[in-house]
This record gives sequence, C-alpha cells and structure tokens, in this order.
Amino acid sequence: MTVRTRFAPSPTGLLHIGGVRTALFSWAHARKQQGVFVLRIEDTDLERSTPESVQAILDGMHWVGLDYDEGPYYQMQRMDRYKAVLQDMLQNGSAYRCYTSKEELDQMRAEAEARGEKPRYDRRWRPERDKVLPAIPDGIQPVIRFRNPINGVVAWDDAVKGRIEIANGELDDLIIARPDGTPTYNFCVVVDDWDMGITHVIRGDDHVNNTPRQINILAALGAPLPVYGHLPMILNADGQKMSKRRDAVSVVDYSEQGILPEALLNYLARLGWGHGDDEFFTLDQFVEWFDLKNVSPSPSRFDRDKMLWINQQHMKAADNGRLATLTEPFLAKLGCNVQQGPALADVITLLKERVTNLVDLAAQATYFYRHDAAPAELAAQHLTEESRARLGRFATVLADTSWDAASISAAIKAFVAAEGIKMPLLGMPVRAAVCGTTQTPSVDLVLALLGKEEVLKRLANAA
RNA sequence: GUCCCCAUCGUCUAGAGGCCUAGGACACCACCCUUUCACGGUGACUACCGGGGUUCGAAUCCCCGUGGGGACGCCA
Repeated sequence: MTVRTRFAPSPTGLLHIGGVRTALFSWAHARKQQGVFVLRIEDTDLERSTPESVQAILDGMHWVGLDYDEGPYYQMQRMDRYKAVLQDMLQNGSAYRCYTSKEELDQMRAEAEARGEKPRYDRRWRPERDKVLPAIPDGIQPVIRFRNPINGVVAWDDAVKGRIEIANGELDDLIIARPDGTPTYNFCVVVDDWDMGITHVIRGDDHVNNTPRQINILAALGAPLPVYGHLPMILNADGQKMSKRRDAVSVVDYSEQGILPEALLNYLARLGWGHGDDEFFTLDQFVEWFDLKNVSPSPSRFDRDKMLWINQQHMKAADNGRLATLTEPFLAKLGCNVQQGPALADVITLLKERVTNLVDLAAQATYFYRHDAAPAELAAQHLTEESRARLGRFATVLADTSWDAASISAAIKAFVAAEGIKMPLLGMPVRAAVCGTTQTPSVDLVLALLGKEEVLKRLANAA
C-alpha cells in the first residue's frame, strides 16, 4: 500500500516554525517511502481563518521547498461530505443531538474544576436504554455530539512514542457539529484522513490527547486506522513553548534574518532526530536517512547559535550566483546599488566564510558599493597624521601598480619593507581609509576587487 | 487539579545489556595558523535526575520518587 501523509495547518497566522518541522518530517516520510504528501488547509474556524494566512502558508511551504503531491484541499469545500457523514452517524446512533447551552456548559466546567475534577460534559442528552431524555427546549439549535464508548481503553502504537493507552472514561462525548451545522476539528480530521487515504498521521505532540477520540470516531465509521506518530515539541531557549511575542516563530522571520531555507530545514531536522554524528546534510540525504523510529520522543530547545552555524555551512556550500541574488535585496535596504561596483558574486566569494547569514553578508559587503568614512574612534586610532602621510606615499606606489591581487600584494610587501614597518601598520589604516572598517579580508584581495580608480579616489579622500 | 508524555554535557544529539574510564556537534576557554577580523586546525572543560530492583554485567530493562512538557473549547 502506498504511504500517504499529510500536513494540515489551520490558516490563522503565519507558517509556524513548529509547523515547518512537522511538515518536514511528514514530507520526508512520504518521500522516503515513495509515497504521497498531501497538503490540507483546515479552515473551518470562520472567525480566525483568513485568505492571507492561507497565502502565507503556501508561500512558506514554497520558500522552504517542501512540495506536496496533492492539494491544497480546503475543508470548507468539503462541507457536503461532512454533513452526509453526520447524518449517517445520527441515523445509526453513533452521534446524538445535545441541547445544552454554552452557559450551562460553562457552569458545569466551573463546578467540576471547583471539585478538582477534569471538566467534562455530563452526557445528559446521551440516549441510553431506559433513560428519559429532558424535554427539548424551544428555539434552541442543538449541537451534535459523538457517542464515545464509556468503558475500555483506546490504545495505539505510536510511531515515535511507542504504545499509548487512554481510558475511555477520560474522554468526553465531544461536539462534532455546532448549532449551525458546521463540523468541528476532530470530526473533520477523521473524515478527511479517511477520505484522503492517509496511512500515517504525523503531527505535533499536542495532538496526543485528540488521538483516542479520533480513533473512536474512525472505529464508529468503520474506517481503517492510520499509523499515528507524534512529534515532540520545539521549545524556546528557556525551555518554554515558543511565543510570538518573544521568539521568532514564523518562517518569514528566518528568511528576513538571512537564513537559507535548506539550512533551516537541516537545523530543524536535527531537532528530535539524528543520524549518527551527521550534522550537515542536504534535503536528499535527509530523506535517504529518515526513519520515524529514529525520532526522539522528548522535546528539544531551539538553539539560535547552532542554527547560525548550520546556516554558515550551507552558505559555504551554496553557489555564489544564487547567494548574490538572495543578498541583493538586503544590500538594497542598506542603500547599495550592486550595479555600481564589483560583481556581487565576486564580493561574496571573498566574504561568505566570514559570516553566518545573509544579513551580515550584506552588511559586510557595503563598502564595495558605498564609501563611508571610518567612525571617529577608528580614525583616531588608525588615521593619524603620520599614517595619513604614509597612505599618501602608498597611493603613489599603487598608481604605478598593475591591478591584480598578486601585483598589489607584491607592492604592499615592498612598500612595507621600504617604510621599515610591520604589515598591520599599513593594513589597518588602508582598511580604515578605504573600507571605513578594519574588519575586512586580506587587503590585496579587497583592493583588487574594488578597482584601482575607486581605491585611489578613496585614499585621496582620506588623506 | 485530572489525564497523557518525556528525562545522557549549558544546548542539539550518538547510544537498541558487555564495544562506554559515555562518542559527535554548537557554545565557552586555551593554543596554532594569520596582513586585522573571520575561516581552518589542535586541545581543554563538561553529562547518563534520585532511589530501589532484574542481571555475572545497566546510560540502556522494570518500579517508585523528583523535575519538565502537553492536553483538558461549540480553536485547530
């Protein structure tokens, strides 16, 4: 049987980093098993679902490069099907109408909590043999509840956590349709996973408690059970649930921080999953190595430093032309026009091993496209009267030097020897004067790339 | 509170009873390389939550405790 997995986000905000990890593992499992990966948009919450969020999810998936074979399916477009199933369940007694109002429910919950019990519906409208149901109140539209088994346990062998058992006594007769007839999450998921032939439900840890309910509904429907695999959560550096306020949670945050999508995925893959000592790998390698049974059952923390290191590794491996395309917008934000200056790809060759992300790369590349004077402190240290005079003499030498790195290097060495100084005594003032900073690659390489005319102009400016 | 899950260096992890005086990576520190800063190299530091079992032998299996996380919606 072909493996079919799915990613089923709800469009109520940006694509969350935890969602990306879930999608990644679900996708990888499908790819590894030569199966099918389905994208389903769970948009039954009319209040919070927005078209913008749908677009954000689609864009996010596209940015990280996780491609789906089917979908996106939209739950709102499947209403007729849900309603038909609902009717069947009402008919065969596996669901029933409940006229309890929201207010009564709130009261029930409050009382249960006061008694220190788990808040639960008291099943007052559940039909039983020899039970007299309350009189149906006027003008109230009922909800539909699932008739959950009262005794026994629901158990499944979770693909990552192992066997999990939950007593039916812990479960509610959950609401599967609202008074207006729209179905709720646990019900839609079940019908969808069934209809879409999902064989492996790979999702976040937070759904463990929904699983027994869904299994019961599936059983009532006579549907086959998929394999469930619950992924541990990703916590922030403090070990708490990621929050929008404090943490970078959406994929666009990472693209704006200059993280490469393949690096994000590589890092995310290492959270809760490992393959020996391998740290740095491509998506293809990940798919080849991926196995649900190697997923760790315990939650992990997000470590920004390590993500940046992984990103650096991927930058080193990335094509410079591609990096240039990705870096250009960041440079534009810094007021640099890359048309006016050396080819960005060449600049990147020089700089990319020195940074961990695209934002820093752009920041370090600015002096190739813009001449900023050295900050006062730097000038005071490196552009003294004496060193400026020396810069003048150096400029004269450069004017007669042919413009390639080797010649420039030779000229520098000769000049330093003639002046009777150590290299840094020339190098630092040159950097400060030409680049406006002292943190640059080797001087000869920088000057060569910058061009003779530009270098002489900047040197003259500083003197 | 009730139910469910989890537990190896600061962090991510390797580890499927002997290969473990516990390996790798990030971070941190030291040194080397070096035309500054990086990169790279070498090394140091650092962990099996506690207690009971099982076993000739336990980081690995079982139980209890402790700690952490999740769920308890007419949200998904």
